[in-house]
Amino acid sequence: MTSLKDVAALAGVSPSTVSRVINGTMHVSVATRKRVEAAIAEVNYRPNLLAQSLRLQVTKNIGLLVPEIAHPSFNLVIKYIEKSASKRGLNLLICNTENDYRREAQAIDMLLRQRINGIIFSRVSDESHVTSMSRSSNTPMVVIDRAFHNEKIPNVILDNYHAGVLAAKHLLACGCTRIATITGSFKIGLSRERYQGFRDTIEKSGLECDPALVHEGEFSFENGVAGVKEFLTKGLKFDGLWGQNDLIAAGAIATLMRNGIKVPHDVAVMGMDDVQFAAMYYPTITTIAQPYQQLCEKAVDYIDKLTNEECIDPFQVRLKPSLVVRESTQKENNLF
Amino acid sequence: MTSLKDVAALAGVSPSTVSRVINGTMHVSVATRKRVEAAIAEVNYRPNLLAQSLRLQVTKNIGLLVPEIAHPSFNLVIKYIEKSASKRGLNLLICNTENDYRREAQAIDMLLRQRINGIIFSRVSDESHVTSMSRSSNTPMVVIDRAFHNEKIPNVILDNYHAGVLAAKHLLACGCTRIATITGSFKIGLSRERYQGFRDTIEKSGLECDPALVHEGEFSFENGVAGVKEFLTKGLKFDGLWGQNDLIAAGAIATLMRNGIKVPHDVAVMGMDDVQFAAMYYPTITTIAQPYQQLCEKAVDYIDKLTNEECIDPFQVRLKPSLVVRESTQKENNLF
DNA sequence: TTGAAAGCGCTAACAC
DNA sequence: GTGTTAGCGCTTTCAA
Repeated sequence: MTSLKDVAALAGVSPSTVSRVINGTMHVSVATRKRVEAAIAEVNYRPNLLAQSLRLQVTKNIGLLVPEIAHPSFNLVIKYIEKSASKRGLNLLICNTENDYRREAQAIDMLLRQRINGIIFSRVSDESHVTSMSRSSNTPMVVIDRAFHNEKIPNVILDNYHAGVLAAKHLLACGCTRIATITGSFKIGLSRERYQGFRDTIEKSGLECDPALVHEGEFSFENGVAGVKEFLTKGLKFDGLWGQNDLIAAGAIATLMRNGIKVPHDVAVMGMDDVQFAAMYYPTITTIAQPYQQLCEKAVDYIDKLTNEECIDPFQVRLKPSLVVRESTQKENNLF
Repeated sequence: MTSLKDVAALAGVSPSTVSRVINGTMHVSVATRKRVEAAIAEVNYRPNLLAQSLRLQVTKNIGLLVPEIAHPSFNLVIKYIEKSASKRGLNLLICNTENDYRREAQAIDMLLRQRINGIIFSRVSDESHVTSMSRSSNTPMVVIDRAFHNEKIPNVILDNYHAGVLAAKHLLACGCTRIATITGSFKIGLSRERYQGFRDTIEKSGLECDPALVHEGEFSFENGVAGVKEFLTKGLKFDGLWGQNDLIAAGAIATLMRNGIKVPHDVAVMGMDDVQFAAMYYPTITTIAQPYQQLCEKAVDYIDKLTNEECIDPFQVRLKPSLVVRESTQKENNLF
């Protein structure tokens, strides 16, 4: 591959002059500039970013770690991180951790060897682990989507308590009086927070929050199915249901319908995240939207700021979710 | 950041010895090896891949270009390419082209500057364009998901004609006699091929393929909606429908149901791709599955082979799709 | 078995 | 305004 030296030889100038033309770092006389540009075009010269990064001690690459690439919400995270990064001329290296802390460690190590500019963690698997990796390097890091307490690593998260509040308020406004919920694992803080906001709001309204109508499990379609099956098997009645993400909600809706229970006519169901298929389901799914775009934009912004050694303030951003009303909770417009 | 030189100084050996220990390229006496290893551990040394790549003239990174990250099928492509790449110790740089040939050109240029090891194109936007870029470099490239005629760039594609055959056969086997289809743009070869296989099969069975029951558009949910609306507005009757991808099928199902037409009872509907939500829809969607995993594995394998200057054979791989039967075409097990 | 030295392609101080 | 030179961190001959 042609190098800067080749271009210089062709144009009859020194390598530094070519460098100056390319980077516009200093004034170069018009005549030589023309000659250099002609030479560059002639040999189709492409600067070697490896050499440049080595010399400058900076790269234009950032790393993104997600637990699972083909998951509708991480999918959106990837999309928006890429968008924000590319807007700033940064390139994205994607790593799938598969929720395995060993793969996570490997990925971080690889990224640090690449001397990338920053790492964004979506849903870190093991806090102490990332912490120890971060200690041995001063590469900018940001954690999104999960509260993370570390004096070096800022986080951009969602106000999950508020998400629970919004969900409960909406179901109450729909006239529901026996409200069920299917949650993610309570080992994960955000599941607990969502549930807390949800429960507090229902109880504040004067209704009780029946523990039997709470099903804890994973953030998956299958868990939505399992939750509804459990409620039905126990013969429990309910007229509203919140799944802590849209996958759960979809599983719940499908299972209710399969059992002859109509959504929203008999049970109003809502989800959370506002992933793409929420608007494509039948019925379309009412949901608590995460501001993914803002969240990702902020994360990349923080990497940028840390790179330039600007200070991060606030150190933990907590974004607000919002309600998106669709068919699955609109009892008045009965679909069936 | 600590360099090889620092480690060498600490261990009291020369840089070359440290290099030899790390890479295992030559025999090093046990005593010095121990000392070097201790030094490496002590300072938490991480080799600089930038320097190494510059020296060795190879990187361990590959690039993947997709037209849209947050699309259920490209999502699967990203997932499986990452999987195959990471199995081979390769890292993945993702670029979103947004179907814009200018962004595509920019992305290719950036990747070539990074001196990445290979580029995988999913659905190239403009053939001649990629071709010209490829001419000026000898970086391994592979095109997937779209037939591409270039003597330097192999492709891994799907037998789209056969997909159409399978879809038609299945709907015929379901007892459908008036079969509609909603296709992607006929400007794209694969839409035409799918339709051709579909049509040939229907006609071979003795039925006619009514041109009024063909709706051409995009590979989107909205096009599924639009297609069914068109058929219904025209007062056309049909008892089977194939959407050329699962998004179209979902849009069609939702629209039929909204109009009181039951799926699969009144109309059997099927899609294509077998994206994740196909198994989560209500009803679950019968579909023609693309072997994404195989396709991606092959693509990465080809990059690997080209890197090692092995020969590629066959130059164009055409994989077979397969039928996945779910509820949306099972008339006998009426869901409603 | 180990070290010295050159060089991958680039940039930036320093000269002129 | 332009050239010379050193060096980013690594590997690899070549010598010892």
